[in-house]
Amino acid sequence: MQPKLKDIAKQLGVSTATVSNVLSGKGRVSEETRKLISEKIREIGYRPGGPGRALRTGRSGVLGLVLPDISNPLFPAFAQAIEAAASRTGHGILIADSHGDPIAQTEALQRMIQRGADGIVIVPCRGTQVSSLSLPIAIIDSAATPGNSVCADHFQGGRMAVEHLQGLGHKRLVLLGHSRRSSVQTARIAGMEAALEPGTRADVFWLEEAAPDFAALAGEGATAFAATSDLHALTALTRLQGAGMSVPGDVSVLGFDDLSFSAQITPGLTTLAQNMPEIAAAAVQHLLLQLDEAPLPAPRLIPMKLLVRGSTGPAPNDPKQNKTTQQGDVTT
Amino acid sequence: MQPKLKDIAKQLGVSTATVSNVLSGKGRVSEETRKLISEKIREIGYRPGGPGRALRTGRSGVLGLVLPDISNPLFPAFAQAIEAAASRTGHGILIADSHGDPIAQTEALQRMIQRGADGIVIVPCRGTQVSSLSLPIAIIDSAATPGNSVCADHFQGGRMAVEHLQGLGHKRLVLLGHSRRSSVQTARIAGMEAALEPGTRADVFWLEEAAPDFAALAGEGATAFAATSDLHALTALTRLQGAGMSVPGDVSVLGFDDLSFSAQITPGLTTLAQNMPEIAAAAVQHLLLQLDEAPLPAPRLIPMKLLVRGSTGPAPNDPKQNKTTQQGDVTT
DNA sequence: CTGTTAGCGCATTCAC
DNA sequence: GTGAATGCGCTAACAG
Repeated sequence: MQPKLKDIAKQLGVSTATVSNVLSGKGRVSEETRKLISEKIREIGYRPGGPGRALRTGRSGVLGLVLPDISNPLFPAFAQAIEAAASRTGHGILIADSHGDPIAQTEALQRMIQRGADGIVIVPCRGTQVSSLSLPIAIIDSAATPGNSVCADHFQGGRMAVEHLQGLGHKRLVLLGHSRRSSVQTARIAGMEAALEPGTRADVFWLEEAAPDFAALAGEGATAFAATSDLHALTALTRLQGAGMSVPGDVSVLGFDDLSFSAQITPGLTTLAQNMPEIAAAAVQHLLLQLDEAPLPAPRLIPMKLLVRGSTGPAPNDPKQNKTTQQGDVTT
Repeated sequence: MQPKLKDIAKQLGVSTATVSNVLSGKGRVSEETRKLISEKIREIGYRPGGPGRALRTGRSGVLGLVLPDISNPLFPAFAQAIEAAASRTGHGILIADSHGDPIAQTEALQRMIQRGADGIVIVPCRGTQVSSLSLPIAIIDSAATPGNSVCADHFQGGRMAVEHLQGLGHKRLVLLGHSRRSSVQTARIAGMEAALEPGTRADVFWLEEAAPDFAALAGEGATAFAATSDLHALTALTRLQGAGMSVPGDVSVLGFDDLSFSAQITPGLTTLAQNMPEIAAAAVQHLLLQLDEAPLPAPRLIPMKLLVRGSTGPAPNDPKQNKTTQQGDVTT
């Protein structure tokens, strides 16, 4: 049995209210008894129990995190960042997986409310409109999503990707997305296309619909592949390497999200990384501000960051270029 | 304001006890009023609030999950499996990251207790002995860890890895671990070594201590690389491919854990996968049994599964072998 | 400055 | 078969 507030009070001959005051630092307590009580608290390692406190104050100190796919390789970095941001303010994180199913998502939200979550961070399923609830919500999706609270600037990330490639002299690009139903991926591709200079050609493939033959594309003159995810960039890279092409000698490859393996492979994968700590911090702050009845903060767009590694290099047969591959990461 | 039990009772002119009885299905309630009440409950979408229930029953319906590194690429599959297993019994999951720090780990455990977790699944930090607590605990580490509740059979996985390679005619192996302080990795390497037949040579490298030149090793006669993680297998594979070697033509590569990218690359990575759903289910069941005051279940060892993909093939210059690479996954 | 009291939402006695 | 009363652990008002 964990010690209760009452136990402390009884052992010291004071009232539970006084002990509670010491814990919260709110009421007025003499320095003397304060010392005495805090001493005792440390001694027996007392911690105020969550449920009792939650019932009384209406705050559980727990935030919900609802995701469409926990097994997404981007999830670890994201969950870690959210957990860290929440920990910093003394909050716990309750997770749920909606498996991309809007019904499961609604159910998950209800369960978080039921469990007493103080607020919910949600990465919505594709095409889902999160109806407003009776507690603070932070939506992380893409800038185009109505009600979006925070997200990486996927469009600008796409621009930077193509600018980087064009800066290296590439004029024939292949843009790789997985699903055009993903608002994040369409934003990235749109950004890529927006950065296209006259004279640069770019072909878009949605892998969900049709898988192109990467080596054949390279054979037809494409010199750079830009994927909306490192996962697909890796698929392209290994396939090209396996077909005997040199990366980045013959062809450059670029991805998004700086997944766990991206720095581990040879050559290292040039990628556009989301600033997870900042996104997470913004999402949590978004929630806490709402809890304090502050006005709803404006949506935030967090810039993406280009991590130049070894997988991108000068386009072959481009006399203007003489850049060399750098050692390690170079950030822009 | 969410509807309360009292609201329902008042609107229907019954007592809160009756409503509660309907919810739990425990007390005796006439079929008539039961219909009436459950109708009302559905109508206004009432859900019993967690904190109140937790306070009264001592059960929160929430399980804690404490991990040494949320950003580990194995985490998504693991978290998803735990979440699914917990959901199946109506439980929520509270996550915490100990960042490999024993002090943070203890702190995380205390916070879960404080928050009212009914039990905790923990993957301990290296070398940490989890002291027994006042609530159910399930430890997932390696069979050698005292108090271990469930884990994959890493040793057997290691055996299978080497047996698979030897079966393909490989006689010069390179075994790759990251850290010898990891009990999981040492178990896998030990299993690999235990399966060595006379005449097979295997060199072990711990990448944390010294990074070998993979291509040079292959040049000296090694024909197969077995890593304790797909991440390091991928490092080896891309480096070998980049050096112009053919996988699996010249050299085979094998990993562990079937990470997200393993099936996506070319060639697909042959790997030993943990049965996450079963491990997760066992861990959760371990907790629930303890909650029911059942005797502590015996530790469980879950077998690992060999997923044969394209990265392993017959050893070169081995006339006895004539196996061909299979299409897709072949499980053993 | 400190103690007493009441009640957060719910499940469980025990009378009726 | 149903309702009134009680208390889980805690904090916020209010008395003292």
